[in-house]
Amino acid sequence: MVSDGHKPDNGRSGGGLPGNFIQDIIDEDRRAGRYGGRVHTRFPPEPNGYLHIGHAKAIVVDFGIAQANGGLCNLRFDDTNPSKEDPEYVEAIQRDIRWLGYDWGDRLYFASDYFEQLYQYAEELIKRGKAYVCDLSPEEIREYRGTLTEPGRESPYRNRSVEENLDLFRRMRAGEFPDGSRVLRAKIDMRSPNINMRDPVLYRIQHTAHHRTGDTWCIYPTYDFAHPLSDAIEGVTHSLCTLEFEDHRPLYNWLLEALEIPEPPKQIEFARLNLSHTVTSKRKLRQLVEEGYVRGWDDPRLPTLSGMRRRGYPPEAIRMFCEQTGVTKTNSVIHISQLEHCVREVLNRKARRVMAVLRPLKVVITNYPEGAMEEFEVENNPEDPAAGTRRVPFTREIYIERDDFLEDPPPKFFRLAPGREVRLKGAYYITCQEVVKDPDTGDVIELRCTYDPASRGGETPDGRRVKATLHWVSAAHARPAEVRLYDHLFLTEDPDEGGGFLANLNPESLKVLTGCLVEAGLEDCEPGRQFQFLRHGYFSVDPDSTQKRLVFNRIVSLKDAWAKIRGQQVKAR
RNA sequence: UGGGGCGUGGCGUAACGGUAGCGCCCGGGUCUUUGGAACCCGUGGUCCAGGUUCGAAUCCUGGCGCCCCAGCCA
Repeated sequence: MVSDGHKPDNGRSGGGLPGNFIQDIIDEDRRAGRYGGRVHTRFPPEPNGYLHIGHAKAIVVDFGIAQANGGLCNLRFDDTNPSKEDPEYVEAIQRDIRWLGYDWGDRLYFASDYFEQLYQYAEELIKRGKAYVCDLSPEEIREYRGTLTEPGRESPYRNRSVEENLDLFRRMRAGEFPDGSRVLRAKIDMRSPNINMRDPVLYRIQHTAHHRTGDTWCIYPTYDFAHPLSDAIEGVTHSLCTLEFEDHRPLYNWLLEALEIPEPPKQIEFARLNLSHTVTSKRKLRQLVEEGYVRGWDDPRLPTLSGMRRRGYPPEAIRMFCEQTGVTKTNSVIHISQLEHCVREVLNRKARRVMAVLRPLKVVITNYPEGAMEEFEVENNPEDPAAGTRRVPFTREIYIERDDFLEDPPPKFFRLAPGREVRLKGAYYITCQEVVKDPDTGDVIELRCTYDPASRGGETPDGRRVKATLHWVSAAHARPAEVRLYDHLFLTEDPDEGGGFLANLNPESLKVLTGCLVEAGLEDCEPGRQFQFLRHGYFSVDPDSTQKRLVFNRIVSLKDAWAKIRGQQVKAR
């Protein structure tokens, strides 16, 4: 039975991650007394691009597992390929991880900090007869490697003496040879069914300045060589990575064994996170940005952390999402609605409610005194009484949402219609008496309504009920604003289905609404601040926003029961 | 056709030989000064075939399906 502390509900505390197979391995390691009971992980991004939701998952797992076990997680930039990396990303990546809510203390490391130690390890490998300098060209190495079904052939340089290998390797370092002319290879097994074990390249010559080490080096270690040894140098115990590195684990272990590293770190692979309706491949993201399909790396439609930050996603929501989708080895695609649910859950508790009319329709309250003004006390967040109340001005001329009025309402449409009475949130009951239309177009341009003074505050002494409560703004007080409505970037769950991802772009992923009217006071809010626009959804102040020109991003809509009913009605026809 | 992984409701994820549970989505309802939130109810699942066992999602065998690997990328 359950004797080892497994809880039936699997509710382990700590990193917020539910129980998972990695935690099981750690539990077993601790039970066996391995690593002195330590748990030490690392997040190893290559500084060659922006972090996205997939990285967020890795961050949550790497830092979360450490946290859950009272351990530490290092931030290590895996900067072993100077031709692809840029210091610009080093800053951006740190900012994104901090924003997500994780802290690496003073453990900011770079694989490039270890270049000298790594080089010494390489010489040691040569001295042990486990590595050799190979003069084959890149094309020849490929030919000699064999294929998935045929074994490879041994390089003619495979059996050079230790002395010759050492001499050649030192001269590689000294810069005596041109790029691509020679490499250092592990001497393993050219017939291995695992292609990674067919004498993999450990060092290549690249006369390229490195963003941190400058021109100190003209040979650079490969990922396969640098990674296990960097882990070992840092005292990492559990090196968590994604499934595609599973085939590299034998090589990871081979290097650690060949160099007789005591208490070698353990590589454990888990499935990367895939999200529906979006792309996370570096190539595709870059194409979207560079070819102008979106407005930049921080476009709120992108799944980059900078994009989600600009959109207004709370970092807690992203963490919650990564935690609740679990840690497994199963390839899966998570529906974006699950992410959106997390965003709503966090914002419902946190976001102040305000009224904003996105598509204004003027309403004149004919029996309300001209020039009069009164203020109503409205709660800032019914989920959180501590959020307090605010005073909202009411006057004779107000604006309501165009969608909240229908001249000829279908069944189950509860909002305003000719002769119908509704409540204005926090204010009065009004009844629509007259519809004013543009004589040329026939468009409704104004409603003339009467109010019931007895309904002050939103209730009447006779207790009669209305079926709808509408949000509104006072014409004299409201502030104009631009509102950017975002929708899924792709129409299909899988952007790659059919004619390729560009063909599936959602042409309506961004709708810019101008002439919106929001409650006064919002002009004083700093970018990033989140609100619930009553009955619409959650919105944040965009960095483009100024006191004079307010700009809001829709983070996510509220669930819309009427939209659902309307959809069913349309479908039934 | 070599090797490495993975198959549980529509989508995720639990179960550690003993009642297939949870979240999302979906459907219905209660409540509501947000058609929000909350709450209640519901539909629906162990890839297939054998085997072991009192008992199998779980162990074994064999299929089938999907993913990854032939960079001097990570």
